[in-house]
Amino acid sequence: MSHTLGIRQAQKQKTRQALLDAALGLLEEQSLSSLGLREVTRAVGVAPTAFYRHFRSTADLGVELVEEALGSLHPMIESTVSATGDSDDRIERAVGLIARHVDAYPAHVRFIARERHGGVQPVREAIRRQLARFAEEVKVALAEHPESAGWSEEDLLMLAGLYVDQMLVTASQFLEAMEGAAEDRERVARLAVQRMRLISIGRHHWKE
Amino acid sequence: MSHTLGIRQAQKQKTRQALLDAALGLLEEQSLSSLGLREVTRAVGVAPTAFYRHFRSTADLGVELVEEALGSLHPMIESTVSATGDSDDRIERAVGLIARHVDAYPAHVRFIARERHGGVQPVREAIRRQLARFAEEVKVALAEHPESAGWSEEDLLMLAGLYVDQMLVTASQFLEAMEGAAEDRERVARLAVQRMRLISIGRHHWKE
DNA sequence: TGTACATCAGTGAACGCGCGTTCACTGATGTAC
DNA sequence: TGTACATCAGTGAACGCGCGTTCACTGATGTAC
Repeated sequence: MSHTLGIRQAQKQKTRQALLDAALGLLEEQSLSSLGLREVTRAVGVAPTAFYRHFRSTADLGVELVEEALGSLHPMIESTVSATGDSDDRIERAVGLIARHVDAYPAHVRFIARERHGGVQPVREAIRRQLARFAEEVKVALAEHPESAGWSEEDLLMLAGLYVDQMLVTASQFLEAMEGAAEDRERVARLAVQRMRLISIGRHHWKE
Repeated sequence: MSHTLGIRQAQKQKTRQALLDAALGLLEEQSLSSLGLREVTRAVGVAPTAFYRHFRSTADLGVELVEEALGSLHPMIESTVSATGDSDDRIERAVGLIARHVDAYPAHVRFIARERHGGVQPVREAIRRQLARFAEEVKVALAEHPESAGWSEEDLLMLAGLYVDQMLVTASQFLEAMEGAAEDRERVARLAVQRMRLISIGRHHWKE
């Protein structure tokens, strides 16, 4: 039962998305806690009051941005961890995937890095929830690996969390490299691979 | 040649420190990019214009806070890494030290976690510089360990960076635990120790 | 298909408020003799 | 030690400006008959 949105609904969605996009753009240079509602509507070209037809506040908009930025990543992450091949193959592929994701969605990545510990509690909470889901999913995928024989659930979750945090660190390093900081792209990729390799070696000798 | 500050200089320092302290307090609930100069002076009880006698802007004040928060940590970090005892001893001691530091200076820790990827470029840069110094110092300390035989400078720096990032992750998890989030203190400590152990195991089998 | 009414996304004026910055100032502290 | 002048941390009034929020509104879209 495919359902076409009415003209009114479609236009509303379009404005809503324009507000989200404009906010994301403005957040490249500031934090959510200083983002003004009028800034956002000005960037879109609608009246300030139009904002309230879509969001209660900029914090509310921020929570929606979290869903947009992280909600769609679950399939990608799971497929990476459960991919076939040996450890080194998987690591190379994972780092490549992170690099491509940062290239494709730099503003989303920056937003998550910035607001993970930012000044807006509901947004921090939304990010924490999504990252906990990631860790849980990685844990389940790791449990499938033969190397995980004998691992407790707790240790698997510990390792999964380490991977998720490492993924975020790597993503934000790629971002810094894009901004023309000291580190270049290739160096970041090499470093990330080495870190993951070291963790992977620790994993293989954990149950000795 | 011990030099006592004049009354005027001493009073100026006192006001300056009061401004830094007030700002740090206000930053528990917001980001630096939304911190107002008038908020800070109001909290201290001086006229808004007094602010300019000490700082050019809130960004400038932020950079000073970075020095206050991280500048004094160098001796502590170095002594932890170069401490005697086996790996597990050192790990337990390091995690304990982090826990105590977060207890003693929660606002400083929160500030660094928040502004590391925050919306104020000079502050991000100041934090990046201090963390790079930490990594360099940890590298030098690690090089002294007998386990580091055969390690390249690059690999040592990779490992040092991994430790520094892990230190920050652990500190911010302790902070979340203090805020009464899902995780409790003990669980965070246990998890941090396990992560460090896994990394340490990876380290011992790196050159095989 | 056409008509009459309901809905509701976006408008625009208005409000009170706190912001950052300027400026000339004051009066305690510092210094030269 | 006392006096005359210099310094300068902190003051307080004033400014123009953009903020979030309220309200009654408009007119295109949706719906019932």
